[in-house]
Amino acid sequence: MRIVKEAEERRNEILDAADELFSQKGFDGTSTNDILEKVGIARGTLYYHFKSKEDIMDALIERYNVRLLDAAREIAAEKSVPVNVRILRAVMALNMSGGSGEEIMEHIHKPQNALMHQKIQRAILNGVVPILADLIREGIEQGLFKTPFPYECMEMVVAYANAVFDGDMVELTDEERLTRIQAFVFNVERLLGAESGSLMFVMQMFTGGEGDGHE
Amino acid sequence: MRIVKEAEERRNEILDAADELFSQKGFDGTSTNDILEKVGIARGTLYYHFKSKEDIMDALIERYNVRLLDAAREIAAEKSVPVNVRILRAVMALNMSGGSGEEIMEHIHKPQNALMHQKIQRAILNGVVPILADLIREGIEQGLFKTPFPYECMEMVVAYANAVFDGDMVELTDEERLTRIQAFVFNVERLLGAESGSLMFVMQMFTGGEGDGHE
DNA sequence: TATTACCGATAGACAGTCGGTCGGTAAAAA
DNA sequence: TTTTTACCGACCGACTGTCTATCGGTAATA
Repeated sequence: MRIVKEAEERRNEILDAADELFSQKGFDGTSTNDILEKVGIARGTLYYHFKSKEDIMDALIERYNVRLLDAAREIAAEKSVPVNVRILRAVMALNMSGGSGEEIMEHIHKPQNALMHQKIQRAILNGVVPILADLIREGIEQGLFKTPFPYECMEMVVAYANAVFDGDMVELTDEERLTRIQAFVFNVERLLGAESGSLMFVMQMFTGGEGDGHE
Repeated sequence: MRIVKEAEERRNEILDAADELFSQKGFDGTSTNDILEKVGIARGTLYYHFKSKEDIMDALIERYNVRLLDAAREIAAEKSVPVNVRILRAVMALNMSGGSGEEIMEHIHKPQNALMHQKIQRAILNGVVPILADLIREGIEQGLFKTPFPYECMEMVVAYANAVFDGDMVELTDEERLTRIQAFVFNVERLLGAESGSLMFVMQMFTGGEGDGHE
């Protein structure tokens, strides 16, 4: 009944289990015993690898954020793609969970996981906004946008997207949602000082297919 | 050792105690025992008046939201005051805690109280935005603003204010904060289609005194 | 090669705390 | 008196985090 593994492997096992459990039942709703059983380890083992239950959550968030920011950076660096498309993709990567093909975000937007949610959002706000702001500056050089506050603009956009495009949207009809998105695009254009309608191509994302699959 | 009071009085005693404790130590950090001791009642009494610990939080939030929204509505109704000033005051009433002279909000913005924070923000977003949107429409009629999406504009503004002007700002220098606010005002002007500089009077609030004391 | 000493990883019993319940009781109202 | 309202505090199960003991591999030593 004694299975020894390398520390990192165990750590990841625990994180994977916790990820799934927190997703299903929330942080508070998941007991450490749940995690123990799922991984098949004893109490001591868990607390050998993590100093507390919250420590597990923090590690989970860290892991998630790294993936998310890496994805965003990668998108931003693809210089062959037009700036506005890159911006769109980078923003999309926040709500849908990046190219990795995981569905972590879904779970996080539940009243239960408020703290996790908050921690992630802070990290996103501080991590993604600079990336986006750089893209905006690129757009400004190209004459696409015109604003003295690229950073603060994106901060606003991301904060809004975080607050509203999470869970709250679910209980809207398709039509209402469409209006919401139209208004969003319109407002972003104004914020960026973009030509009216120049970002409307974004709408395709929501009406038509799910992007183009390339990466 | 047995003190009998009217239900509502006890309820409020409990809420007041919980308010203070949650503020200091957060929701999870506060045990029901803490509350019992502070109020000076027995376990059973607490659960006679509230069905759970979270029920206490919800009641607390409800109480807070009512005050906040009432304050906002009152401000908005003061037709003798120019629209843009009313808007400003209504927004201010969100972060500073309205005219009532209480300091609830201060506490709420702590990593601990994530859930409470979240619940309040949702309520604010759904409650205050319509009030503000009406003010914007009034401003549109007067030719101050020009936007097809008054509601969504304010939604964005409030969401941003909630996300960024909470706690995050604390660790900034005065100068950085000023830039932040300048950018904010600038962006709001753009969103509302207001004349450039027409909302800059807001800056006085942050540089100069704390408003005019009238109500 | 055989022995010793050490260390990372694991186990599980255990203590302490916490949220919530329950049966009973005092006081007020009817 | 009877009924209702408010209150009490012992009690329960569940949970998190701690502590000590131990297993198995590995490197130094004989």
